[in-house]
Amino acid sequence: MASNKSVAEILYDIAEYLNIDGVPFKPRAYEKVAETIEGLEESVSEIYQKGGIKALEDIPGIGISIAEKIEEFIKTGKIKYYEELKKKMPVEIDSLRKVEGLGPQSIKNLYEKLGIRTIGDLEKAAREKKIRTLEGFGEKSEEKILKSLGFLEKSSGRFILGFVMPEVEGIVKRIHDQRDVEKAIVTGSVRRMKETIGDVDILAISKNAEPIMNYFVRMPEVVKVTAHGETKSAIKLKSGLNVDLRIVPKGSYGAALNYFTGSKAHNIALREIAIKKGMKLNEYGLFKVSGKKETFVAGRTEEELYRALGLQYIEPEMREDTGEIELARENKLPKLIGYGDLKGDLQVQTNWTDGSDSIETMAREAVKSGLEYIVITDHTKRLAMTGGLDKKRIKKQMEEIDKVNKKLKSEGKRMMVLKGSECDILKDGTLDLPDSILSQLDVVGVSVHSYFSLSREEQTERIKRAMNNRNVDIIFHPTGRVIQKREAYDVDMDELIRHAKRTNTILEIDALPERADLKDEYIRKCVAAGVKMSIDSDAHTPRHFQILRYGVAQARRGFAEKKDTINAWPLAKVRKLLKIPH
DNA sequence: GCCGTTTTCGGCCCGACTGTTTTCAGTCG
Repeated sequence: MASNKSVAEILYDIAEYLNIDGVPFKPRAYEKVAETIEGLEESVSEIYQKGGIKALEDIPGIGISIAEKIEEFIKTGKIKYYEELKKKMPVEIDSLRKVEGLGPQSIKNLYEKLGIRTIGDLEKAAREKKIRTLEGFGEKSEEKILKSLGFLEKSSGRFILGFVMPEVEGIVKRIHDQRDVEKAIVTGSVRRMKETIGDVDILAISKNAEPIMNYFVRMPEVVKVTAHGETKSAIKLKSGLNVDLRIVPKGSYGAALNYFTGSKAHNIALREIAIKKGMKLNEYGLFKVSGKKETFVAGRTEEELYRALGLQYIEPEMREDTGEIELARENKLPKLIGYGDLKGDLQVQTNWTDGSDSIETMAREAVKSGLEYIVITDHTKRLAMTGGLDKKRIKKQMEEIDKVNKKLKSEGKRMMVLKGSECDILKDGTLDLPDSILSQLDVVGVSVHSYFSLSREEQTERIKRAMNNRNVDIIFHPTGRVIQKREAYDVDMDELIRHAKRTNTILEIDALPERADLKDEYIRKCVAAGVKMSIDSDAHTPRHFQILRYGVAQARRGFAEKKDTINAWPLAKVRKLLKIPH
């Protein structure tokens, strides 16, 4: 079956060939579809199997022509149109286009003049100093190519947001602390809190840009400066991160913030709205255009900008052009759950299994993070490597929890520790602890830690069977994916969401940055279906409470409100839903 | 090639930086 990635790749390649050919507009059409498919959680192959070519055409950006090409690719693994383009320009487009600084025109030029078809050809020509002989190229462009090739080998592509956030925040703070900097803020995909980010965009307000730019490109961790100007500079860091810094005057702050935050698709949609209103939108503001005259309309703040466009203010996490603009126009945007809204954490491990600290320590640290209740959910015996709890030990743990609660209460601490489990779902959908034990727990979370490669039907049935157990409250990390490490297991999420509704089961949003499971797309489906979710840290150490914000971000990208996420509720209300014994 | 709160035809986002140029094309986001 053709993966979304492979479909996206070939569409990108077609776009690039068309670019080289100098064909107008078509490349953007292919590119847009490639982007859409890349971000799609559902498999295009499946969409096609289920609904045929019509279903493909329902995907925004796909018309009859691209739909037919995707059909051809799914059926035969090939696209004739692509083969023809490749014949005309036989270069390894997919690898060459990844070389930074090398665009379609240069690729064409290099092929026609020097016969360069592969990365290998490119490196050889650069080393033999042949590239500098071409018109439009010089010594510097040759060096740039060699340097880019060097980074290409090492480059790991995208970064997991939670892993690079500390470095990013450190840099923003240092820029902020420079003289004459009125404000510095991270924008781009980091501000949109995407699961993974490709680069970092920082925006600063200052009247005196030059010294700040000089500081920026000379920071000790910089390994390469790709641009160094008055309003824009770009660097690469030791860690591999690419960082852009833009400096604008105060009056354009809102417009610039909006522009650099993106997403690109969201921005384009906004600019189209502006055009329809006889205006122009760029990073300096929204302008009324009449003849050659342009008058400033809005742009000091983002709120002002959206208002002037006739829209509600749209939170950064929603800016993907996946329906938020239409909702904003109709005044129907959800009121997203806020970063300070969580009152509890329903998945916490301790040193009873693979966590690092005691129940008491975790409880005390949770208080510091502003939480009022946590659920202790250590692993169960099947996960032997973690020292998973059996019947006997979990009973002991319950006694310990009672003791901790008593102690905290005597100190007047506002913290309730609840008894729970992260109980393994066994291969057949039965659970790793007997019902006689599960029924004594306040909160039962269950999860898949084995047999990841069952067939879709078996995996779905397995999890559904676990949901059928009346003691089961939550499915932890429902799809099991670990970003950049492990694919999600094959499971029918739509059916699981339906079954969660039927059985009143909660689905978890695991806040661990490398899990971020559920994905935003499924969160939206849960919201639509009325399935409740919980945002959990999956904490294995006290500092993990700090990562809850990535779970909140995930929920926000899924358009979730407080009402959708149960641990934003006070404990009394959660008790009702979970049927916790009082 | 796609799409429709000006359109089923005629549009399609916008500006900064670089390198190689003497005024701009190419690339990027």
